[in-house]
Amino acid sequence: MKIASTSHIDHHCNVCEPRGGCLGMQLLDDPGVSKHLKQAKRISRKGEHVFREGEDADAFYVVRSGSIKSYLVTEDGEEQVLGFYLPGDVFGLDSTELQQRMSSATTLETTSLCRFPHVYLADKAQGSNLLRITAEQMQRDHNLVLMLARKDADGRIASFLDDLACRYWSRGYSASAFLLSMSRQDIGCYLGLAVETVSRTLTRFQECGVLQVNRREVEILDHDTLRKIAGIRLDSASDCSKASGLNSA
Amino acid sequence: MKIASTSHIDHHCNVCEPRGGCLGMQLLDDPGVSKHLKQAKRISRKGEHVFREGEDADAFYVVRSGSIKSYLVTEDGEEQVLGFYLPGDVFGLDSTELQQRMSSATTLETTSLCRFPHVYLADKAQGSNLLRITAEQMQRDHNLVLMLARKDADGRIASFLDDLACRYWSRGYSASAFLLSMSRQDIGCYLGLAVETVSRTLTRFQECGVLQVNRREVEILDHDTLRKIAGIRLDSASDCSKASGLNSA
DNA sequence: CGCTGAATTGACGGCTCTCAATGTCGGTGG
DNA sequence: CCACCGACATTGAGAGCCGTCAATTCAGCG
Repeated sequence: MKIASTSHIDHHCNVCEPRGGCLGMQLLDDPGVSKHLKQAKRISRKGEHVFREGEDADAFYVVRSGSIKSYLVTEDGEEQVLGFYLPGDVFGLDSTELQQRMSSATTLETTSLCRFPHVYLADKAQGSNLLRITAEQMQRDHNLVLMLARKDADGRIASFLDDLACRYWSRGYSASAFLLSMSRQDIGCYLGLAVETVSRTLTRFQECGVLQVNRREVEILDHDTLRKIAGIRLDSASDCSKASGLNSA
Repeated sequence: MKIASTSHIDHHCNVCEPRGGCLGMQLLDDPGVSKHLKQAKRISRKGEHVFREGEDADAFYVVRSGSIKSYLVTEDGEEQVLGFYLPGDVFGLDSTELQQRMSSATTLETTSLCRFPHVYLADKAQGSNLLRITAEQMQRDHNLVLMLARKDADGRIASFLDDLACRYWSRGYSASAFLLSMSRQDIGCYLGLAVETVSRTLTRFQECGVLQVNRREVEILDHDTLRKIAGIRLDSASDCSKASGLNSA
């Protein structure tokens, strides 16, 4: 049994075998296109970027050898890793054609990649806007991951409420007052928090005048502060932090 | 401005307008198929399941009114919410055709849905196995969410190592010994833990004889225990918990 | 009116973060 | 060859957030 180091390069690529054969052959049976694909193989040294957040998403990739780190940069400049990709793994699909990258990808070592430009897939794989919808879903998943990994209870609750408000707003409803259709239990389960923490946090937000809560009824009184809490705050607190909260008692 | 309650029913459905018009019309321009689609509109009362994990995934859905909760059931029987869906949202795409549902979906209130059977999309939206790949990616995202929301540091590290081992194994490498291509910083960033916590946890695992660590080199000595730690454990501990750990000092 | 389930509130303990110092490895220059 | 340096990793001490347990309140309902 060989020891995994992910760093050697196969000239006879077989990383796609577990998937049922070379992905390039599956997606691109046009010989001319396959030629393009072969030219699209590239090798990067450690620490180089495959793509960065915000760039145009014109392709996705398969790792031939080496390894890849996918990550986001949070508002405070810290990075949030979304996943690691080993030989045979597909990455870059979270942003489909005509979109901008919603994450960055960089090499962890010398890495060989197979590049699949979206434009060459147009005939066989154009899933109307289905792929766009799945990308939206992944966007959400990434946001959730980011919340769970980087935000404290205050940040998660604030983000959750702000997200709900935005989604209602985009549908023509009020962004300030709405009814929660889910229980505290569900919210806690979603945000990785105990029910009691959800309840306590909502109460504290109310005491600070950020919002008004009564059972399932929510009214957001101070969107700006709510959004400030939702952002990752380190020392920028003193807005509505736990230390205070008794100034209205 | 109307107050959002997500509970009223639009007979003239317009929830897809933000997306550029009725999704059914976009995907199914065959009148006969559109007829099928209309028949597929359904109303569910609060607490009813749209689908359950493990069922055949033969369709996805759009929320017309009401709201949906998507969730997983963890090994210890608790549920982990993955997301909430409001009118206009698409859900059920995380499992593509010919697959089994990898999550469950239930209504939070009386809810009206539009159902899109995969079989009717075959002509226009059959993205070869692209959708399957995106579903795999979502599967991973869900696993990450589940880790971040439900597992402590031990469980996350153990899950992380077990996942790496399995992925190397499936590629023909040793599942017991491998080199980490990512730094402690990256691991912590991925698992939502501080670097120090990652380091301390690895050291403790080594002290318990579960694995051998030296910088980037990892050798798993006791896969069973590692997997036991990776599973959510409440009182089933005493394997390698923090209380002990000094028995080899 | 009493029951049931959801929600709130309080006390306590533990896990993990932060801050800080030390140790280790690889590279660089004298 | 060796000293130095920077990046990465380990280890320790203290504090704080949040989960757990438990009691109470409240809304809905027969």
